[in-house]
Amino acid sequence: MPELPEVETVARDLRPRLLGAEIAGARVSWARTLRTHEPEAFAAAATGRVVEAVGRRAKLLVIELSGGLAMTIHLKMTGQLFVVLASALADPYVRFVLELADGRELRFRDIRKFGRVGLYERDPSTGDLVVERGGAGVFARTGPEPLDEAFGLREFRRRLRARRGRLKPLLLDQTFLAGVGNIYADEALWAARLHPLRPASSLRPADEKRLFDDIRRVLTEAIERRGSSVDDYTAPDGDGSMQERLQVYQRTGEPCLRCGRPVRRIVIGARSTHFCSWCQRLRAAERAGATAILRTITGGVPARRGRRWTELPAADGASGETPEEVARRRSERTRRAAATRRAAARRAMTSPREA
DNA sequence: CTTAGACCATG
DNA sequence: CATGGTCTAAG
Repeated sequence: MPELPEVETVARDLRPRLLGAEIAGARVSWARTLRTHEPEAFAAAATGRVVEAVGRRAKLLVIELSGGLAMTIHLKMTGQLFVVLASALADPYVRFVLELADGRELRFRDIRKFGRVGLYERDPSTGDLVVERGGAGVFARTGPEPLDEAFGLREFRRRLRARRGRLKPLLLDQTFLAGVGNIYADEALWAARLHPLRPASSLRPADEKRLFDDIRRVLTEAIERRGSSVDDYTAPDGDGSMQERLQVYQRTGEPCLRCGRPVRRIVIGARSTHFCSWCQRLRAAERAGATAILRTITGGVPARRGRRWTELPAADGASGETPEEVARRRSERTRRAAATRRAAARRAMTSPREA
């Protein structure tokens, strides 16, 4: 799933391909992909402009165009970007195409149709990307970049102490911190030995420092490894390899790489959360509310409406396999299927040959 | 402010 | 039938 490291990788791969390219047109096959324009208006506004920069802010890809415009692309869950010759094979999942004057195309492929493309004006006075002069900037409510040199521990502490919720939802909140998603939230919390349900306001100074350092360390390594290709994510220059280095994400039932106990999975706010209940402990006072809910669930009561978080039942051992084996086989199968899908997409996209 | 539902298609 | 990032609606 494209988070900060994945979007950063796509931006870096795209940059040499797009810098200096002139836009010749745009086509849209799923109109809602465009979040700011009708298809005709988008094409009219973009055509003739030249790509001046390719960057990233939070999980948004930002392509700067001549004349003070900027195009943004959010990959959401399944978005992929390829630069190919216009003669490349058609693909039913391509929702948006930016035609380049040199005969190439930037193709936005998105199975789930969650991805969005925007076109904004850069407000000359504020530098914000806006739909119209005087309007709110696209990033007006976006939190700080965790890898920004100007973002330090002091600022992180200040923001942390201003919040009430649990750590996991907080890390996913883009107004709190930009770019962290489900994978790296779990990874950072594991690295910092902090329970995902820990109230943000309960952290001691040493906890805060570990969390700050580990968020940055995990994101930095993920960028070096071109992100995690766990599902549909792939980049113009190929898959990432961070999935091989993930310590807890999607490792339910497998041994914790620190203590050997099985990695647990719970659902917090409808997001799966992976952690080690030995390494990442809740203090008794913080656990009180949580265990009360847990007991009702494990008592055989099916998932209740309005639940905030639940412990999922262990994998069924009906086949005689241990739950760990069942889980491992299932995740292995899923992993292979995803890799096959990514390869097929790339093959179709780059035929007859890559641009 | 914090949190639930909608959006989608796939396996 | 679960999944997930963000927007929007609602608590």
